[in-house]
Amino acid sequence: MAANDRPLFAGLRGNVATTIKDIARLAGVTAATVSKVLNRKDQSIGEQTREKIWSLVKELNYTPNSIARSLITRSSRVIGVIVPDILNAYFTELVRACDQAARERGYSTILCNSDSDPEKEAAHLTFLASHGVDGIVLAASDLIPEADLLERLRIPVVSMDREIPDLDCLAARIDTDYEQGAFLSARHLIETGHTRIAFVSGNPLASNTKIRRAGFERAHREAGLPVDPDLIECGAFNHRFGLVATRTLLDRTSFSAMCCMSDMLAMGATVALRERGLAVPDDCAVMGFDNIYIAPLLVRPLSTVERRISEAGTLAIGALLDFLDDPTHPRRMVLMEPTVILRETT
Amino acid sequence: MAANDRPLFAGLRGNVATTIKDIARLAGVTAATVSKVLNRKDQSIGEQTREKIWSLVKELNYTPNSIARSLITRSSRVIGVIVPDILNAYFTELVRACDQAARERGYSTILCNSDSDPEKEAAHLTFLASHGVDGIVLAASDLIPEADLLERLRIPVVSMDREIPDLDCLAARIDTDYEQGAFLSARHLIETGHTRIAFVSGNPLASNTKIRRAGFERAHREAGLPVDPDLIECGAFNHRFGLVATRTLLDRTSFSAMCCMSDMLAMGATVALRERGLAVPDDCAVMGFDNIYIAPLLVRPLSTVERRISEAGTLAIGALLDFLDDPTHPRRMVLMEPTVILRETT
DNA sequence: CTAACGTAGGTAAACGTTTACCTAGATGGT
DNA sequence: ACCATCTAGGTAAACGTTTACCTACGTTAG
Repeated sequence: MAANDRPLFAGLRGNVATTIKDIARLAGVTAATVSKVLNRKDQSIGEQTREKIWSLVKELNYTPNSIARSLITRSSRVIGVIVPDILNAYFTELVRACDQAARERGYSTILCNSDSDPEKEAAHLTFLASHGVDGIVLAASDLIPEADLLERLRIPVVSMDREIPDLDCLAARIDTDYEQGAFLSARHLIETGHTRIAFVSGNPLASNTKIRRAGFERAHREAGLPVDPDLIECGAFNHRFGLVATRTLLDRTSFSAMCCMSDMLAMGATVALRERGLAVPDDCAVMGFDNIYIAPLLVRPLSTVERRISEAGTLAIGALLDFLDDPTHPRRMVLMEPTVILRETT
Repeated sequence: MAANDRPLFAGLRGNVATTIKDIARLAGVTAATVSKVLNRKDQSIGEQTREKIWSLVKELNYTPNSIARSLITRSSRVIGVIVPDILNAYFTELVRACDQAARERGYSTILCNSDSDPEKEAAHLTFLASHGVDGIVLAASDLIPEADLLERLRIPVVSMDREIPDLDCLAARIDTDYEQGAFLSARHLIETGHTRIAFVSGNPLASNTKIRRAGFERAHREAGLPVDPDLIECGAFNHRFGLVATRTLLDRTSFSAMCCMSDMLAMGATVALRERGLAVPDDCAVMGFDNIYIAPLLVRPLSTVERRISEAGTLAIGALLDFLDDPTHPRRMVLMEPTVILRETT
């Protein structure tokens, strides 16, 4: 690393930005007139005035100050997106989809990463509120949301894959049928002849995990198979936990397949299996969950449960924006149905 | 998917938020006094007044309206981060690091994804400016930045791994020694006995790629080896291009190693090699670049060039914020030195 | 006893927009 | 000739803060 210096910055921004008043002065009209033209409320503005204003706008590269605008309109055309872990490819994709969908409708997004920490989440919520976002997408976190904070903020919220009380600023819920997803995953493994299947998931106290476990158990029940508690390992949804959970499981018991409740978990699991010299799927089959875009890129493409992540993100933004347009709009409660994708790890 | 409706939202936000005036009225003082207390400019405010104000703040859950504050202070304590592709794990990590570093210093970040599209990038720049961000981190894109736009905006910028003219609002540059990285990668491959090495990189017109190619060629020159143009394939840094480039290369010529200029590219390449029944590294060795966090998680952990992504992000934010604190601060120009990490694909 | 200072807080303008309502002249109908 | 209706645009308040400067009342030093 090398460092060197340079002449200094010749004055900070702010003092120089063109405002609506500059345009008005140069066009020989008042700011109100310019504002009307800019906002297309210009039925009563003369043709040449209008043209003059637009040409000045181009010439001076005028960009309206959104801050001033938000202050008075009480709308920022920004929506906040809170996710527990942006490094988890599932959320990366979700965020990307939300951003794209929002942009298509003239909104921007602000991303917040909560690290599954309720305090950070609350701080983000407050931050977003104080920055006047028009709505919030709150994605799965293992934790009980700060319901009263949300209630107080009175900002429309769409919840994704999380338990949330029935607030009246809840614009929509987009959930995945985790029970069914886990059921399909386990059933596939059972059908291909496995009887001892490990179950690896996130926070054991989160409904998130409990529900998936129920699906896992249903598949066993329907097949007349017992579920050995020694085969269950729950902690967090990241690859690090996938790795340590699998080591623990391998030390404790034996199994011929793993039902991982996220692809990141499955990636970690795969690494642990390799460490012990076990081949996938011959020595141990692995099912993932989410179908993140990396899943098919693994050297041994991962069998997994498809969640149509982008579609979920697009849906979330659509529901939120519809609600903003018209709060009396019937709210959407969507339950997305997962499907299984068979590749080479099972 | 199922949908159902619900009672309607009992009134939108805004009208209800507590303002500084509410606090002032209840405390029996003026808004100015409250503002002083809130901003700790309260040397001249009496002890009980101060306490009264703080207790009202807690009680009413008052949060200052950042929009109004930004309008007058001309500072939002928000910094914008523009990346070409958030789905590329390299940028995901970078963004995460920037966000974390910024938060530690009381700033927040707004993420923008440019899709390597100069128009989108310009739109984001304008958006960020109009939202009053205090600074911008502009990460590598294959494209020539809109220098005049940047110049006009007068917002401090730190450029990461990209060619950028010497604007006076340039707070810092953080670059990677791509030439050296590519050199190390190719030299490693040459030292392990390969003589026909494919080179896969991003946009062939970007300096980004040209520089790496120079390093690749230097390694050959120093070893007295020729570089066959048939072995070069440049397009984009994502896994899709890695896949198609490798197919093209395999159809056109033969080689025993691949020098990929990003890990995403390497992941795509690996998939293509498998398709053709080629084992890594026995039939073809693969080097990546970036050391994204997934690299070691691949079933065959990727040998790659380490870039210390998080460190770069932290550095960028640090430089930006120092510049904001003091624009006369000597600017930092950092060149990060890559190192090679050997795992199992070579 | 008075000038100077300290203490505790108030006043009002400012930031850059938007918008409900007003005005002044032109045109038209009867 | 007079009222009504357009047309084209102006006026001023409002959004929620911050901040430079002022005030009024002690207290203290000389």
